[in-house]
Amino acid sequence: MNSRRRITINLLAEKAGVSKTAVSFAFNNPSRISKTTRERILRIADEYGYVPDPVARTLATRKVGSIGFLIPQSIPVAFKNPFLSQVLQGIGSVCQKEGFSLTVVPPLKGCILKGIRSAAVDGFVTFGLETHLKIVELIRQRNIPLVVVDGKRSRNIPSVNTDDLGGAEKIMEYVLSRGHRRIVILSLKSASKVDQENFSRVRDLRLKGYENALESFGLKIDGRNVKVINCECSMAGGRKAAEKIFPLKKLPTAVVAMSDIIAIGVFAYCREHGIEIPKDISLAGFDNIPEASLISPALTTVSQSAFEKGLKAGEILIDLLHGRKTDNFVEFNTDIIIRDSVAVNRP
Amino acid sequence: MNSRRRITINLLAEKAGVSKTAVSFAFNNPSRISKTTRERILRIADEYGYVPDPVARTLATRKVGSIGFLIPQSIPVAFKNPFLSQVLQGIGSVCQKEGFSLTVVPPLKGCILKGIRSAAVDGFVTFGLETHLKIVELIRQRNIPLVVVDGKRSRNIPSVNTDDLGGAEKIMEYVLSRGHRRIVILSLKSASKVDQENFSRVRDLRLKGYENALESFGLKIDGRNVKVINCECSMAGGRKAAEKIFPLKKLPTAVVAMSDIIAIGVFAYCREHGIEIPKDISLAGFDNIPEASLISPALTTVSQSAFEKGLKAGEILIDLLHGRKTDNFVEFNTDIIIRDSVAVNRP
DNA sequence: TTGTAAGCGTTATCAA
DNA sequence: TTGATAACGCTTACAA
Repeated sequence: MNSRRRITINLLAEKAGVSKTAVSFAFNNPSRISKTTRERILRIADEYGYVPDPVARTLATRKVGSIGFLIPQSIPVAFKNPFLSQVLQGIGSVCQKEGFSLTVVPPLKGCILKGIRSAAVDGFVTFGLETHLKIVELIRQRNIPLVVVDGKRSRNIPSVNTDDLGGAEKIMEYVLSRGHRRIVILSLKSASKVDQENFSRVRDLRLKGYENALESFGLKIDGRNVKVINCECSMAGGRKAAEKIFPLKKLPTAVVAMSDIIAIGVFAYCREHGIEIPKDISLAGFDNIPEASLISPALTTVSQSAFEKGLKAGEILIDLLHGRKTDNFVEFNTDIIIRDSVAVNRP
Repeated sequence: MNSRRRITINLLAEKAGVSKTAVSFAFNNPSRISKTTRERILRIADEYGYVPDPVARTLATRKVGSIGFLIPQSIPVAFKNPFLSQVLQGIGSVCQKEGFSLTVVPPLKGCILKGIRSAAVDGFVTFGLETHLKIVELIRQRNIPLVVVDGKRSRNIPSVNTDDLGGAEKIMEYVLSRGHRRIVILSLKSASKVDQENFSRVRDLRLKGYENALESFGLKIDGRNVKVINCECSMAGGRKAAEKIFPLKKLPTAVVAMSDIIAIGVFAYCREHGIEIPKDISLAGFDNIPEASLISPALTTVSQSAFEKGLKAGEILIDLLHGRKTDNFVEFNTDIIIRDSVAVNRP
């Protein structure tokens, strides 16, 4: 790289024959300096290629200008799910408004705490992370604010969630109301040991929602008529689940996935193997990612406001940063989105 | 917020009855301190909740631990295109390997230069940005490395690109070989004034590729049989283009989009309006995003290695950071992916 | 309007 | 093995 020494404020002050203060004012506080000296300083700064160091500035001002987005898996794994991208877009719209950048912080060398320790950010939004004590404690120690998306609710930490239980109930009720009684539930498996705790709130609530609906139809998860398969939350995960499902002697009539991207994995498998949805098997998802409405048949699913969740989380974080009062708990409602992937089942 | 004062190394050193140096060693350089004092220091650190400040550490070490991903539009706009997410995944896999986080840097308050100036990163990967002098110069002044993805080739700046010209040639040749002679090209429009320069390399090359193919069939962009419509690079952009296309008295027989996400916007419009692809109109894209194979009919398009581009760019940046010799120019080949969205046109 | 000097919280050098 | 002390590069009272 360019090995010549970087120009610092000291050097520039010297070259311009002024003090560091003057240089600093020229850049950040024009009103406190005369127009002529300011212009001269800027001209010389330009000439020498001086640009204030953001890290040094951050240390002095205690403001970074970046929101930390803490994710439970590596970036390539986590971003396999378009749902994440939608949440990120929501946070991103806050960034745009506030003039912030967005630092995606994955587990560093497999360790979430390392990521937290070393990220230069003004605050964290965690996503799909069970905020066990260690994480919360460490962020608290860093003395920066924290907002939890899709994590466990806790008294002192603002959280933004979805009514996962209600959403799961609705979709399972719908599937059952269409006459399905042999069902495979595609649940969420953690992708690695790193995030063994992840998804557990979301997974548990959705499972509970499914169970509630099943119960109201006199059914339960018995491993025979209604069984659960754990999947990695990606298309590949859905494909693998399909590979387990279709060799089954007694096929289910419906597959209910906890995530659209998993359902779409199943969809892809079916298309490749000439299995027709919903004629041969019905399929339902969760999340309502944009892709859900793109496939044919369009996927019946549960909408949860991914973008809005990110947006709200970002707004709360900004409030916290400004020391403003803000929401401590937000829960978004779900809607069942009935499309074409669930057929009526005639026994 | 937690208003109690943050614990600093000074305070901790005092509490532990040692020097700052000892504390620093306890955290970063265990071998240079006795085991007993180290343990004592760590215990006291734990007790007081001390955690080293990453910003201060960065200032002293000159290492941030984050790759800057410079994008031409706001986060919510840029991430509307799944293609971007794929590039990000590629960079992300380098982050995972190196233990870095990834800072997405959009134009701050509409100004890319502001984003560059204030981002705390070790280096930048720019995406889809025409690196006009100002940008390059500023990054050079910050004295951190830069890798350009999908930007103009330049002698001193490593760049990672796709053979856009060749790809465009291939797909247009294919469309023409299927008998299409009335064609609408969906080109890339900049989303805002901010990025008026963006896409221009990609756009110009792809257009040139299309033109080459047209020329070999004795055709040219004449605004009548072959015309160009500029679109925002999103589904909405594709939809808007469709709204302009279908009222046309003489419909084209094929639509060739410079981006899959635009093509998918057209696809969505067609589905909503009962227009059948490829029976009523043929459709081709560019990028081969995952969604392209999900829709029905599956989209005929050009694959460009989005993930690999991000990966390569990240690797080059790391090389640069380590002062290693590295590639200065990488160009990925394209493949035409023939699926089902382009029909034979019988005149 | 401009300058002096004290932070900001680390790491790194060099001596003890 | 440990400790002073000087960077790191900037902002910001306070003084002039």
